[in-house]
Amino acid sequence: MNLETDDVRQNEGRTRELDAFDRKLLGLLVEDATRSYAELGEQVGLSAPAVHERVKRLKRTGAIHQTAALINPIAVQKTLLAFVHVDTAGWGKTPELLGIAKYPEVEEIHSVAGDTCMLLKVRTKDSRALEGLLARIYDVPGVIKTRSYVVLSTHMERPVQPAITTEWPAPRLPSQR
Amino acid sequence: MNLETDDVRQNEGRTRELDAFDRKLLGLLVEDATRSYAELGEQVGLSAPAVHERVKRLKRTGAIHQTAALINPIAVQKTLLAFVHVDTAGWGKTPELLGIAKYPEVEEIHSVAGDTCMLLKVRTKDSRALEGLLARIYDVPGVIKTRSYVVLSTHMERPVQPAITTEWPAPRLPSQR
DNA sequence: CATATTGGCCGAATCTTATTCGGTCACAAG
DNA sequence: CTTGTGACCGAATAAGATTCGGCCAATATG
Repeated sequence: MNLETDDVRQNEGRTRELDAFDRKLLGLLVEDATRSYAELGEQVGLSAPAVHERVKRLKRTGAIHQTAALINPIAVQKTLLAFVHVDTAGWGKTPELLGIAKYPEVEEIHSVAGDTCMLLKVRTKDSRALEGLLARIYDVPGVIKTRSYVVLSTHMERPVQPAITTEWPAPRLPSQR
Repeated sequence: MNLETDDVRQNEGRTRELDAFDRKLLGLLVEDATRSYAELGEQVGLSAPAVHERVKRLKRTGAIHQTAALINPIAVQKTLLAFVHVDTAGWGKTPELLGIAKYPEVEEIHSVAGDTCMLLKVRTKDSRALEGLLARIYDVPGVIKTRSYVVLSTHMERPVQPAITTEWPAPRLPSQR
C-alpha cells in the first residue's frame, strides 16, 4: 500500500455539511461496511470512484471514525451485561476512575447529570467477574457507592445511526387518555 | 461476486471453541476491520488464505455478526446522549415498547433487573428531540414513569472486546483503607 | 462579460487484495 | 497400518480498490 494514501486523521475538524449522498452512504456502511464501492455506487447512484472519494472524505473528516467487526458477546464468553451507576464524593472524573478503562469488560464510561456521577457499561463472563470489577471500582478513592443494573435480555443494540427523526408525532392528548 | 460464496448465516449454532488465533484475529478486526488478510496473517503468524478461512468461519458461526462503520455522532447531529430507565406496570416487555425501536435515535433496549423494567440508550439531536421521544415512550400503555440520565461527557465508548480479564487483582484489604 | 479556478463526477486503466485451488502434513478413528 | 479429516501453505486467478486524465458546472476573477 502506498504511503500518502488513505491518510485518515488529517483535517479532523472539517464538518462541511453532509449531503444526501453522504447520509445514504453512511447508512449503508453502518449496516455493512464490507460492501464494494461498486455496490454502494449502484445504491446511491454514483460511480465507484465517486463513492470511493466520498467515503475517503468521510473517514478523513472523522464522520466515520472506525470500521469495526462487531462480535457476539456469547462467542467470547461475555454473558453478563450490566450498567453500573457510580456515586463519587466530589468530582468523579478522576484519572483513577478512568483507569478502569484498562479492563476489556468495560465498554463505556460516561459522566452523567442526575443523581449519579458516572455511568458504566460493562460486560463480563459471569457475576463472579462483575464482582471482581466492582471491587476494583470501589478501590478508587472517592467512590461512595454503586448501583448495578444487570441486563436480563437485550432486545436491541446497534451502532450510531445516521438517520434522524425530524418530525416527532404528536403525543396522544391528555383528553384521549 | 459468486453465489454460494461467503454465505454467512449458516450454522449459526456452532461454537467450536475459539482458539488463540481466533481471539487475536477478533481483537485485530474489532479494532480495524479494513486490514488485509495478508496483514492479519503477518500479525498472528498465518498465511493469508488461512486467515481468510478463519475469518469466514468466524462470520459463519456468528462470532462476528456484523462489520460496521462506526460514525461520529456529532457529524450526524446527534449531540445528546441519554440513558432512560422506564418503569412499567406489569411485564414491560411489550411489543408496544419494543416499537420505539423504529426511531433511529434509539440505540439499545434492555430488560434489566433492579428497580426499573427497561433501560434505553438513546441519542438525539437535542433536548427537544429527547422530549419528543420521551413523549412517545409515555404513550406506550403500561409505562408508569421514566428517569433519564443525560450524558455530560463520554470518556470511553467501544465495541465488545474479545479479551477477558481472568485474574481480578485482589481488592485492597479493609485494613489498608 | 469573458475566463480562470475549483470541486466533483465519470470511464478506463492499473495495481492490490480477496479468493480459489491443488498439494502437504499432522492427527485421530477404524 | 490405512483412511479420513481439518488446517495449513504457495501459487494462480478473479474481483475490487485506487489512480488517472478528461469533462462539466458552478463560482470566483479580471
